[in-house]
Amino acid sequence: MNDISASPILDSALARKLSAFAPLSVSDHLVLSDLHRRRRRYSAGVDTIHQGQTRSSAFILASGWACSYKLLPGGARQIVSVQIPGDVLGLRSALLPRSDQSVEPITPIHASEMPQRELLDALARSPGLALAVLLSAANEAAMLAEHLVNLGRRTAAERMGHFLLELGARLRRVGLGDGSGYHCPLSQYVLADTLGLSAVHVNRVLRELRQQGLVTFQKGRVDFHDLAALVAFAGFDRSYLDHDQQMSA
Amino acid sequence: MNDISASPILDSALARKLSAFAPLSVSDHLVLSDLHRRRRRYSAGVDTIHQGQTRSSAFILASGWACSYKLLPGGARQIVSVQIPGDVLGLRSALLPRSDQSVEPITPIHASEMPQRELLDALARSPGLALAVLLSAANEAAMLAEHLVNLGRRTAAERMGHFLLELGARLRRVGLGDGSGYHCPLSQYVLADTLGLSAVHVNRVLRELRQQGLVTFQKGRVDFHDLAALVAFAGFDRSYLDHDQQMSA
DNA sequence: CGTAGCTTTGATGTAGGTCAAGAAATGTGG
DNA sequence: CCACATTTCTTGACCTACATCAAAGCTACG
Repeated sequence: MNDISASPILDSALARKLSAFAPLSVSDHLVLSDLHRRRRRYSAGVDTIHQGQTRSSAFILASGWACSYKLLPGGARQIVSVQIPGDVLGLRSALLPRSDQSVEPITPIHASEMPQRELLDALARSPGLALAVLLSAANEAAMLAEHLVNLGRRTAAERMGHFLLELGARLRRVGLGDGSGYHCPLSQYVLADTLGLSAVHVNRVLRELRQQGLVTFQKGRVDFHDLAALVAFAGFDRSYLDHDQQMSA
Repeated sequence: MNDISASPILDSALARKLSAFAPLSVSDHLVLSDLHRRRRRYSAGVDTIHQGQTRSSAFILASGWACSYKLLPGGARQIVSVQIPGDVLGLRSALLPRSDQSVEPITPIHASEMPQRELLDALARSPGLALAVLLSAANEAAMLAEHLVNLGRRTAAERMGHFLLELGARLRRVGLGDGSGYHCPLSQYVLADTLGLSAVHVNRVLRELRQQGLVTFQKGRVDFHDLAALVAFAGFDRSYLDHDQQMSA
C-alpha cells in the first residue's frame, strides 16, 4: 500500500503481520528483511528445535505446517501450538537461553533460520522491531491461553470444533482457505496430541460433528457445513485473535 | 549490588526480575521506576481488569495474590495463571487493544497501575526495557505452555503436585517460602479452576497426596514432606522456570 | 504391490464429574 | 465475645466422558 510494503525486498508475510501491531520504520524493515536470508527446506517429522537445546535458532515459516510440543517422562506428547505460514517457529526457544519445547515440521516446510545471536542483535538494534515482536508475542500468548481454556474446560467435541474454527480464522488471515473450509494436513494423532485426547476418541468426535452436520474433516480437508451452529456449539469468540486497532468509540 | 540497584528509588522486585533477563541502563531504570507511581490497594474478589475491556491498564503486583481467568458461555471458569508478588498483572491486556481475560485479586493486594498509554510510551522510549519485557514475557509464555501440558496430559494428582511445586519454586525466587513449604491462600475452588478439575476432586486428590506422604495443604499452608518423591511423581522439571544464563559449556 | 502409517469401529475399563449433605472454618454485626 | 451466616472443606453414592485394548479396512508411497 505504501512505498515500503510495495518493495519486493522489504515485503514478507511476517513484515505485514508485525506492522499490524506497531509501525515499522524503513530501518526496521531492512533489519527484518535481512533476517530472511538463510532460507532452507526442512523435512516433515525431523525436529528443527529440541527440548532442552541451548542457543537455538528461530525460524520464519514461509510454507508448510509445523508444531511445537513437549514430551513427558511417560512418553506422552502434548502439542503446545500449531504453526502455519507467516508464523515464527521457536521464538521463545531463541529468546530464552534454553528451549522448553521441541519444534517439528508436520509437512515439508520452507523456513528462514534466525540464529539466536542475530535475532537478539536485531531486536537490540531495532527498537520498533522489538516492540512489534513483543506485541505479536502477546497475541500468541492470547492464543495459548485460549488453548489452555480449551483443554481445561471444554468437552472433546467442543475442543475439536473450537480448534478447527481457530485454525480456519488464522488461515484465512494469511490467504489460505476461505470461510467455508481449508486444506488441513493434520493426522488424527496430531489432533489428539493437540487436544489432549486419544486418537481413537478424536475419530469418534469427528464422526459426531460430521453427523451433526457441523463440520467434516476428510481427505485432508476441513469443510464447515453450518458455521454459525459450530461457532455456537464450540463457544468460539474470535476476539482473542483480533489485533487490528478496531477499538470502540 | 551495584550503584543502581542499591538505590531505594530505582530498586524494586520487578526491576530485579527484569534485569535478570536483559541489562537495564540508568535511564531504563528511571522509566521503570516512574511506572511505580500510582500505587493502590485493591480488594479480593473485585476484578481489576475485565475480559473484553479496551485500553486496560497493567499492574505491578507488590503484595498479595491474584489470578487471570476466562469465563465460558456456560459459566465455567478457567484460571489461566496465578500471580504472586513481583509479577505483572494484565500485561497482555494492556499491550493488546482488547483484553482477552479478566484479572482478580485472590487476597487483598497492593499494586501500581500502569495505564496502557503510559506503558506503551515507556516501552517505545526505552528500548532496553522493551527487550527485557519481551524476554520476561517469553518466560511467562513458557510457564503457560507447561500449564497447558499439565491440563492436556497429566492426571489430576500429577497436575496438583506439579502446580504446587511450580508455585513453590516461584515463591522461593521472590523470598516467600523456603524449600520445605509456603503460605498459600488458594481455596480448593481456585485450585479446581486452575487445574481443570472439580472442587470435589481437588479435595480427594489432596487427601491422596497427603496419605502418600508427599505434600500436605492444610490451613493455608503447603508443606512438602518428600520433595524428591513428589518431583518424580509429578514429572516436574524446573528448567522451564530458569532464565539465568547458566548455559552448559 | 507390499508394508507402514492412517482411519474406523466395537467392547470394556476407569478417572474424574455430579449430586447431596454434613462438618469445620471464617467472617459479621450486635 | 457470642450468635448467626457464609464460605470452605470433607465424604459417600452414583454416573459419564473418555481411555484402553483389539482388530479390520484404507491409503499411499517407495
